[in-house]
Amino acid sequence: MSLTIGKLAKTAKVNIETVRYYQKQALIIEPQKPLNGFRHYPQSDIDRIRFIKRAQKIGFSLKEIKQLLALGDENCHDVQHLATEKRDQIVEQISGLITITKVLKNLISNCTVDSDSQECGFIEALSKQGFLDK
Amino acid sequence: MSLTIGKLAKTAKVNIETVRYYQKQALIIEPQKPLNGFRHYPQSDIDRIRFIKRAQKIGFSLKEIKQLLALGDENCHDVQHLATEKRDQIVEQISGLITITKVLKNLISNCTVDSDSQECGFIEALSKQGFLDK
DNA sequence: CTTGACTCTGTACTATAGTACAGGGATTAA
DNA sequence: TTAATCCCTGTACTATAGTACAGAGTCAAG
Repeated sequence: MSLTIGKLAKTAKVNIETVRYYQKQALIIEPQKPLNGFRHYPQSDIDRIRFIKRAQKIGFSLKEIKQLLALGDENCHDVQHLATEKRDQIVEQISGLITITKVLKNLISNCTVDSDSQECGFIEALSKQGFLDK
Repeated sequence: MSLTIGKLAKTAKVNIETVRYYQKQALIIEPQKPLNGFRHYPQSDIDRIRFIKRAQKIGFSLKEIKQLLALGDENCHDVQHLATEKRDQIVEQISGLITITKVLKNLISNCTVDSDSQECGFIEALSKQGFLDK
């Protein structure tokens, strides 16, 4: 049994436009159009779209997801490589963000300390070059 | 003393196009064009651009930076509000990313465990709905 | 006075992940 | 049969933060 694009979209809980977009990005294969008719999508495309959505949730871009899909489940080593790379990338992102929260905390403290003065310590501090510049 | 756009850009270490872009976004004020001539930028625009660049580094978008600039250093309370909001936002972002690393770690472990089988545990796990779906 | 370097305006393009239409054609239910 | 609903293609638009370039004008040095 196959689906029209509308049913596929509804079942997979994405917009029709998203399905079309995924087609254009070659994330799902565009079925042949029966002459003067509507395309039929295999049931498996539901899972494929769900896979894409899950992979996005754990940080993969569509480009990366395309790679994962191309590897499939018979290239575990390469998949693992992509996954650990992604994990490392996110770990790095986290440490960058932690640095930022520290800087923000610091700057905010300037703010409260000088709340009796006319100036805003946060703005003042950001206006001078510090360890933020390199 | 004032600067041409090229000197401003060079001193502030951004592209000329970036200066123009900031003008269009009303982050810096476009000076009046002397009839049939080149615009002159005040020295203070150097600091303004540097301020923008620093604020970006601690996570503010240009839209938010515009607000900060509008508040200036005489509205410490509002500035502090924006800053703590941003800090909270980043803290939340971090916790989201930490969740992601945990999920990734988990999925990757599926991978190595089943390395003797034909299938990739990572892909298999991502193909089934789990706590990622809601 | 001419050449090269600079500036001007305006438009289009980059990446990412879609969304929103317009203007048709096909299908389906009453 | 006719209206409602779906599908088709293609283009343009959203947000973010710029970059690139064309074609024209201007300025400064030799």
